[in-house]
Amino acid sequence: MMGIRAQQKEKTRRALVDAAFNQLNAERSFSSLSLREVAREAQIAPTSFYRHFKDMNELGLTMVDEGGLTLRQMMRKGRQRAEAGGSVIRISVDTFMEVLESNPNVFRILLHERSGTSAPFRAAVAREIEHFISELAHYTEATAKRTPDLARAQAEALVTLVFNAGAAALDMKRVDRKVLADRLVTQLRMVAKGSEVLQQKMEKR
Amino acid sequence: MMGIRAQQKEKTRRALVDAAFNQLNAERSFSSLSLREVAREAQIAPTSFYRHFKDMNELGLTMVDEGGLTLRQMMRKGRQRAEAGGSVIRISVDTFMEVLESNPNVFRILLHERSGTSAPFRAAVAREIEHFISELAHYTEATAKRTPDLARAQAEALVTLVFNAGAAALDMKRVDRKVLADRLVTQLRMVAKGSEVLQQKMEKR
DNA sequence: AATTTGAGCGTACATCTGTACGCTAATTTA
DNA sequence: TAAATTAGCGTACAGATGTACGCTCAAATT
Repeated sequence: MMGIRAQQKEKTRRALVDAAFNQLNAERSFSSLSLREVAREAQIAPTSFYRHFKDMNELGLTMVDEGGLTLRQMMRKGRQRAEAGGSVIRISVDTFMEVLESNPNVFRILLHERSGTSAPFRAAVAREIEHFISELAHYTEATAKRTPDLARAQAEALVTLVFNAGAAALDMKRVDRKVLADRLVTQLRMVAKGSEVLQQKMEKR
Repeated sequence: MMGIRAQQKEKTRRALVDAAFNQLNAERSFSSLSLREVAREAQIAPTSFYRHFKDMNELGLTMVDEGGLTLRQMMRKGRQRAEAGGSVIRISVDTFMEVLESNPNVFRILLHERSGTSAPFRAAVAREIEHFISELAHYTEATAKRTPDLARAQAEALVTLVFNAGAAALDMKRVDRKVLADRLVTQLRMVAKGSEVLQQKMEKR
């Protein structure tokens, strides 16, 4: 059990993380946040920040980790739905868009820092996305009987297209997002079909 | 002809733009540059900056425009090479990688600000990339007889994959870039092949 | 009950930022 | 040649930033 002191500390830490997430939007990236701004929003003195994080970088990495958690929960959700049958691609895209819509700021930090200027950040995000890719590659290799190489290339392409669409969807209205999702489905089908054809060609020799 | 005064002014303006480009690297994005830093690098007083640009934003948009120019030159180069025959996909990827290698900072600002926090920047980059997409879509529609919708989806997917790979390639060693380029070619072929199959399916009905 | 610990605060400071203002000196215009 | 224009500079200032330091006082430990 947690002492009342540790409890309070945890509460403040959460306030900091939440404050940072809340300040993110289309015009504001994590790297543009200052320590003082975050502390202000969390209602603590700037210097108290250091009781919880060594610097802003450490806060950011914590946030990326939380983002990774969200991604993994998303995968689980998608798998569950897919088991009930139907188009795996369609179900995956819909699940992705739903999760994106209810956690926009989690995706903001992931999508932005993926190509950001901090190497540790990029590495952290890459690690989280790598889960996605390798899991998908493994799945394709097993069910669609692909070469490991081809399965990997295919998985990477799919994930690239999905995340790219996600970034675009973040600041769209519902209607436009619908159009985007449909087009994304088409594109994913292209990759899946094309990969199948390439695999068959390889087998012929 | 340009008076000696206008000439000097143009020279200083170039110094500013070049200074800004030179300060970009994997760890430094345009939005993290300060007006004073750029002026310092260009060897002029901070306040003289205003004789050339209203603010840093205006400088940035100028840089994006130059990036667009580079992109269009790249397209021309690619087309010329493709006319000589060979795999269009392979030639395009190779051209892209060459241009990327010799203009890393031009791509840095395009690739970074594409998903940056400034709406005008995003719009400017999107406009430049749109050239690419629509030209490609038009080409595919004509030569491969695709539905406009399908051609558009296909072109978008191709461009997404190429630019994404470009971002990843920016800070890679030559060897890794080679692996990346090969995989990219595979992925583009998947999209092209898959699109063909989807088109045929549509025609059957 | 006495002592130690530590989360949060306030003050303070050096550093950096953008930019307002007025000057100079060279070029351009009249 | 005289007058007007203007690129570039230096000074100056208000605001913001990260963080060092030492205090308080409630909770935890002894």
